[in-house]
Amino acid sequence: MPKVGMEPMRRKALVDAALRVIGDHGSLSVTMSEIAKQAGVSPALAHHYFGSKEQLLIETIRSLLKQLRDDAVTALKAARTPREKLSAVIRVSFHADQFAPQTIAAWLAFYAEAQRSEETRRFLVIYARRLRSNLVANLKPLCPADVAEHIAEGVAAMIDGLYIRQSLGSTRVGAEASIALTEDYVTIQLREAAR
Amino acid sequence: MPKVGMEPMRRKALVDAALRVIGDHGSLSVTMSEIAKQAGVSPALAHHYFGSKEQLLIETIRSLLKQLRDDAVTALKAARTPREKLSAVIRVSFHADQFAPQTIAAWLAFYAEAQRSEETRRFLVIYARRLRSNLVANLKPLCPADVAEHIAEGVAAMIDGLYIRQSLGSTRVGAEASIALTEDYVTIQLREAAR
DNA sequence: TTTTATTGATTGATCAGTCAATCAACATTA
DNA sequence: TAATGTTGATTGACTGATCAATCAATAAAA
Repeated sequence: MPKVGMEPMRRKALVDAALRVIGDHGSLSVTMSEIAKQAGVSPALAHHYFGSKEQLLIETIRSLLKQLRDDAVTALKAARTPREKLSAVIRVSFHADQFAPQTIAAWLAFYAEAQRSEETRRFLVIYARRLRSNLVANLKPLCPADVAEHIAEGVAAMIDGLYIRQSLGSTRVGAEASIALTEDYVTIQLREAAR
Repeated sequence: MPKVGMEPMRRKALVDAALRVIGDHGSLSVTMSEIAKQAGVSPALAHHYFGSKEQLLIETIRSLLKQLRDDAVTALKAARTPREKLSAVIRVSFHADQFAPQTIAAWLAFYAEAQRSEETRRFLVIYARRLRSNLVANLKPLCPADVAEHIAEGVAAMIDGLYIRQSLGSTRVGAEASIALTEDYVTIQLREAAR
């Protein structure tokens, strides 16, 4: 055979290329040709390994999600107290990689795609649940359970909102300001709950 | 068949049809045929009046934005105090029409499109600015100017975030809860600022 | 008759997906 | 060692479908 064991490398290269092309293009309306070209292989090979464009896109979002989860796990492990862990969750969301214009554009494209693709929606729902669960778990030691759920919804909405506003590129709210805004929300809500 | 003076009616019918099709489809990847069919005319007529698909889509988002502005103007006129006006702005954002799954899907599609289309981005930036400006103007009588800007960013982010989360359909946060969450944010932030 | 509205038919471009053919490493065999 | 068969990797060329856009033709109103 030729260079045996190419498959894992090619798959990774194609998924990475897809992410880059989608981010640049700002849309899932990208061609297999573009992706393959970016990965340095023929379009036919992309089909050979992934079967269909949809499958390649699914793998791409899966990889995006995995990256985010890995970052979160690492950050959570480094934090000690619940309050520190909350800050860690927030910081991960606005971490440079995640907050890069290309990455934000890709997320946005996937949100739009979720309107049509059941599988894409499943992945995004998983992300939403995980974020919520991380927040609630670390809020519960600091306030009553129902308040924790309330704050968690607010924080999650604020994070997603800062993301989408960033995608327009019209706001002066950068990563640091976004973190500050979210932290501030948590702090004040917790203070209020402690009364 | 042709009665003279059809143009304004056809244009409106086509724009409305486009909005409906985009909302249903959850994407701007809709065909002129679909839109024309929905409007009860031939695809050729859509081209006759709008010149291109892009132009029709531009008119469509313009109409969506106009609806939102008109609602906001009406609601603001009915409110007396700054605090009431803030509530009015929030309520308009989550008003039934705006919060309908189809409408949310359409907004999301336009946000994605803004990554590529300069003109679409312009429209969305106008919306973002108007929301921010409405908020800041009515916050300033209630707190220092810099705090007003800070709170406005937070509120705007929360509104957009609640929107995008709604688009996934996975959350139990409905319109009422969304309004409550946002109102709560304003109230607590203002209380904090008053200390 | 002239102007406006409207459409069916057509075109040209774009793409996802298919397929038969080629290539290069390895194993086997003589 | 050298020839040969085997198989995964890879591609160019092709197909079928889709769609935006065009245009010539028709119908009605002015």
